[in-house]
Amino acid sequence: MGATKTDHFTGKQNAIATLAKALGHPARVAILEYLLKVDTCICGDIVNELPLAQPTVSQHLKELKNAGLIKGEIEGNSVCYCIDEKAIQKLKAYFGAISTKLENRKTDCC
Amino acid sequence: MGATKTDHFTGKQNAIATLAKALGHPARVAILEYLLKVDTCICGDIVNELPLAQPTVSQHLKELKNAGLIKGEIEGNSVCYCIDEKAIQKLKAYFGAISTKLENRKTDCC
DNA sequence: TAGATCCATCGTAATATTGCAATATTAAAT
DNA sequence: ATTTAATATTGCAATATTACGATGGATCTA
Repeated sequence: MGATKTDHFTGKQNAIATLAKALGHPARVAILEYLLKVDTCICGDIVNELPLAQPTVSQHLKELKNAGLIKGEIEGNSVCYCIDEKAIQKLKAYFGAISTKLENRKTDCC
Repeated sequence: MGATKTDHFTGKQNAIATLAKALGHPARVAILEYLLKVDTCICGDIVNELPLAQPTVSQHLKELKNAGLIKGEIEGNSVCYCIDEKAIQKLKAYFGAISTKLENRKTDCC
């Protein structure tokens, strides 16, 4: 096997899993943080920031894009990538809600 | 290859990636939500809640535990698993901080 | 003590991910 | 039109993940 049984879970569960999976690699976390740092999105030098070869970085960017975490527009010779705020909002809201529920938890057995 | 180059990234980046990776599978998201729902932590019937065989669920639980997202104690015949609030706090704080920075962003090119 | 129940582990097969070299593509610059 | 620069794609090897059947150990119940 090795194939995830996505069809047995709810759409929301799959959505969160997709976002989380995209950030389940330190290189992609680093890319996100770099995009956050540069603020302006003219960023063709992500490769220089990472200890990875250009094709590898390109692949990670693709996965972040597929997951909806970043948006990218072709801008002449280079490419403009930036964080998609909606995805971050989803994650923030999700963990915020869980946290709230945990605080209201009556029992804390472990 | 296939092995992640964790040693080239910061500890914090790896920590977030580890947590995110653990939630990068809908079954594990579902487990988290179930643990949240039952509130009390005597929860030996996660298997019945999921469309997966018992060994598979056990494996997912192990990964959640390794990542620090859940805690578990053997309690007689069944096992008591519950969410580790600290991990959720980390995720909440992380995405909250990113969100704040995004809101203060001057440029929004994409 | 003898089942019954619950959970973890082992072994294994199928598939996915990670990483890079080589190559292709694209658009600006000369 | 050619070169140059930046990013994408392809192909491949190494490794990781996902899933489950079979098995085993621990504990509860009768």
